[in-house]
Amino acid sequence: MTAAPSPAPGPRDGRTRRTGRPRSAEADRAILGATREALVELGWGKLTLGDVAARAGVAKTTLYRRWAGKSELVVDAVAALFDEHLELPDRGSLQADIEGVVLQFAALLERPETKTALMAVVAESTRDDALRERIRSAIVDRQKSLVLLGRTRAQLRGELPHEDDPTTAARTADLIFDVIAGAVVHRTLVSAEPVDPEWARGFAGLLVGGLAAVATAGDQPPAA
Amino acid sequence: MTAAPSPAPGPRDGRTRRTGRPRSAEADRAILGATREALVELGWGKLTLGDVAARAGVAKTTLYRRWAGKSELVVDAVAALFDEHLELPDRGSLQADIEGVVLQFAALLERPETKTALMAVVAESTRDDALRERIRSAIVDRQKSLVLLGRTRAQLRGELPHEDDPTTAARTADLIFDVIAGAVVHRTLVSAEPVDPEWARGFAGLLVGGLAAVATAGDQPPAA
DNA sequence: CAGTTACGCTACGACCCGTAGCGTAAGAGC
DNA sequence: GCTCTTACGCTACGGGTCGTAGCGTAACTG
Repeated sequence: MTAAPSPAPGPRDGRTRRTGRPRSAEADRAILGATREALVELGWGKLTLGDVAARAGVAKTTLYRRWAGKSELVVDAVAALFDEHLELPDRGSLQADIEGVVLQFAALLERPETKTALMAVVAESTRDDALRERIRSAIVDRQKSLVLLGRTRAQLRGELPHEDDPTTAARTADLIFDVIAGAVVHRTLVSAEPVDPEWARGFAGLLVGGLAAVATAGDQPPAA
Repeated sequence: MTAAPSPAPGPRDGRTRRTGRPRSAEADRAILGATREALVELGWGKLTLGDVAARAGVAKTTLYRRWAGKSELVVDAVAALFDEHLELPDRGSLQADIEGVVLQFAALLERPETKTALMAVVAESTRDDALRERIRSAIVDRQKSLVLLGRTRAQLRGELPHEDDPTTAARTADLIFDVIAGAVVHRTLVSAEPVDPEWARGFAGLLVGGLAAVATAGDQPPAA
């Protein structure tokens, strides 16, 4: 919860309600927690809103008053995890920073909640623009900000040149983001292999130095 | 259908049946076609097996006799598309080969059938090992073979060094595969931006030359 | 011909969905 | 205190999908 005080769930309209009974903030926490718990036990496919409501100790109707459906609820539930566990400590070099963010993102993806939920909501979002926008603002943009931060640091260190044209700069940032996030996701969910420090090192080396640098060897330091 | 004569659907046991009424091959084609059609119109979430059966003109029970569930059916339905539309024409250079395979894979992912289905079955496979194995053999391995072929060609051209240790060679191949497939998937499904030739060129350049090479400029021709 | 397997069809209980209706609880404004 | 407004819990409901069972029929084998 690093952003606005009540960013995630229910209130659709911009203005805060001034009158009437306020929504229970504790119910929010209970529902989102119950959603994560149900994701772990049942997975995306068998998770039902009735079950979540029962776990959270609230009525099923309360759930439907705050979220439009399963997808929206799950997005908010896992977004909280990304909020809490994503940061970019300065490790001193571009390669080390990449390795760090890769391992951090991988640790999130290894969780059973996110593992089963993330791809499911993305799949759903291919036919639902509002859902895609929700995923973007709640999850994707926060990941992307790490890429931007990492590039700025690398430029300050002199590891990367400054890019004058903001259009191409944004384009390369998007490219790098898709490569990093995509590779970690694919490794974890499709190949179903662990993203361990060794893999992270190989990947960061590939990203920094290119194919030839990786294929040549794993010991000689890359001279950019 | 480049592989075995009847690879995809129902027969669970290795031996072919010798007696009794044979399964209708036309029913297979009708069902898989109806599945793709339903994916386009309804998407993964609202696709029901009853609907597919009705479209295909078969009884619902016939569907359940051949496939264990929605996921397995959809995997086979989209796998046929991968079978038909994935190949690696020799374009003369490593970079061009990468661009080619990226554009080809992207064209598959742009289809509404695959777009909505692929991530959904991957999400499901996180809690179902048999399903993951089915996806691997029916889809993933065929993509990966393109990576292996591309590397071999690049080595013959002298663009990439030979790797003596088969273990590390396999490891780098897996790495490259996750990077390529992951980036294209992420770009298409998460960022929801098109994989056009321009993006493919930038991505291939990043992969071959590394980050510095891409950030430097986008106009000077890459000299491998 | 008999034997075996696939198919179409119907019917079924179980489950989940999303909503409506109602009485009650919790604050805001006077 | 009072009323107004909104949220909550609860029950109940029609509609839909699931996955299976049962049965008679179709197709192919030996």
